[in-house]
Amino acid sequence: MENIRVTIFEDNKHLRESLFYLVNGTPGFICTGAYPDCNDAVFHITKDTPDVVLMDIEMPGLNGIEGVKLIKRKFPDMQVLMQTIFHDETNIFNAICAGASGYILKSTTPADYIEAIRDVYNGGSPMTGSIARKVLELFQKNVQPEIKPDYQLTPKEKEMLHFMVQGKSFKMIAEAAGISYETVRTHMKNIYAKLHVNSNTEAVSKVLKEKLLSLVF
Amino acid sequence: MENIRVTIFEDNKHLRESLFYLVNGTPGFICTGAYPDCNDAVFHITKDTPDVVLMDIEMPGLNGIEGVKLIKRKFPDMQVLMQTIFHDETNIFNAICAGASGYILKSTTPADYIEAIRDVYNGGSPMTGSIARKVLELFQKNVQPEIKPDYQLTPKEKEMLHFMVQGKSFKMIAEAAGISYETVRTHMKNIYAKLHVNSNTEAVSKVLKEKLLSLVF
DNA sequence: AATTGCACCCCCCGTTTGTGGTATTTTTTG
DNA sequence: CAAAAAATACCACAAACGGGGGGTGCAATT
Repeated sequence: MENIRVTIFEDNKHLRESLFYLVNGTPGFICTGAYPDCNDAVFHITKDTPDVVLMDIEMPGLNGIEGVKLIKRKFPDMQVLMQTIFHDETNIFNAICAGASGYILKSTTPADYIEAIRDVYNGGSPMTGSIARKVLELFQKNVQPEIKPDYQLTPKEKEMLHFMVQGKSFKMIAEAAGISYETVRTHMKNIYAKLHVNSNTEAVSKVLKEKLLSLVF
Repeated sequence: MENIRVTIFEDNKHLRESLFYLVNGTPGFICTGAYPDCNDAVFHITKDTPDVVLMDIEMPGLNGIEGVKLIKRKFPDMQVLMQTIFHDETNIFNAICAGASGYILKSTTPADYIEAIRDVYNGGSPMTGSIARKVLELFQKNVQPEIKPDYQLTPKEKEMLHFMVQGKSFKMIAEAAGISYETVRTHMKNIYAKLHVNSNTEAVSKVLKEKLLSLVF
C-alpha cells in the first residue's frame, strides 16, 4: 500500500507543526512538506508531488483562495482540502468555487483530520454538515429556483414586511403606513405566526432569503 | 432537553422496525411514527409533528422523492433525511432538488444513523463524501463570485453577522460563539458603525441585499 | 517604547420588541 | 345576508436592543 502524500500550507507555526507530526505519525500517510505561505506553492508542489494539499484559508500574503487557484491552474487534478476557523466563512464559498475538494474546520480532531484527508484522496469531499447544508440550499436554488412556499400573507402584511426590510422601526412603519403603532404590532404578530419566526431579524432574513416580496413598492 | 422527534417512511418491514427500535432506544430521540409508504405522509406528519423525517427513496406507490415534495410543500421547514441502498446519481440529485436536507446510505451503522438525524436536526446536511463531491463539482461550474463593497469587517464581526442573519438573538449568539453577551453587543455596536445602520434588522437587510457574507454560509 | 487594532468583558438607562390578551370596524366571500 | 377574513386599535409585562460610558490583554506595527 502506497503512502498518501500530503503537503501542508498553514501560517500558524504551532498548528503547522502539529499537522506535520500528525500526518507523519499516521501509518499510510507521509507529509511531503509544510509551509507557512503559498507564495511558492507551485514550486513546492512540483517538488513534493503530494496526493493531497491541506490548505489554510487565512494566510498572510497569498491567501488560501488564491493558492487553490494557482495550484488548480497548474495541477487541475490536485486534491485540495481547505481548512479554516469556523466563522470566517466569507471566503469559503470562493474557496469551493476556486476548486477546493473539501472543507474542514480547524476544530476537528486529529482523527477527523486524517479521515478527511483520506476521504479527499479517495475521491470524496469531506465537509461539515452546516457547510453541506448551505451548498445544498444554493444547489436547490440554482437547479429549481421555484420552491416558493406560500405563507398566505395579506397585502397589508406584505406592506409591513416591506418597511421592515428597510430597517424601519414599528413606530416609523406606523407613520409611513398611516396606521397606529399598535396596529403595526398586531400585523407583525400575525406575520410571525405565519412565517414561523419570532423576531424581526428572523422575519427580515426569511423574506430576503426566500424572496417573499416582489421588490416593487 | 427536548427529545428529537423522528418519523420514518420505509417499506421494508424489517428495516422499518429496526429503525423504530433504534430511534426509540436512543436517549434524546423518540420515534413518532413508522410507515411503509408515504401515501398519507402529510396526514401522518400533521399528527406526529416530527422534527426530522427519515425517508426511504425506493418505495412502492409514492416514492421518496415525491414524498419529499409533498412534505416540503406543506411543511417548508421540515427536515427530511433521505436514505437509499443505491448510490444512484439521478435519484440523489432529484432528492436534493426536491428539498431533502441530507442523504445517507442504508449501509451506515446505527450510530451513524443517529448521528445523521442529529446533524439534520441541528441544521446540518449529512451526506457521503462522494455525494458531496458531485455537488461541489456542479457548484463550481455554475457560480461565480460577484463584487461586493468592503466595509472592513473583522472576522469576528462577520461571525456575529452570520448568526444575526440566522435570526439569532444576542444571547443566542453569545452562546453559539462562546463569548459573553456584552461582547456580542460590543461587536454589534462596531458593526452598526461600520455599516452605517442602527438596528439589527437594518444590518441583516444590508448584509443579505449586498451579499456581504457570500450569502452561502 | 509607544501605538493601533482586535477581541474581550461590564454597567447604566431609556427605548423597542415579543407575547399574551381583548375588541371593534371594514372588507371579502360563500 | 351571514360568516369569515382582514384591518384596525388598545393594554400590560417581560425580554431584548441601542447608545453611551468604562475597562483589560495581546499581537502586530511603528
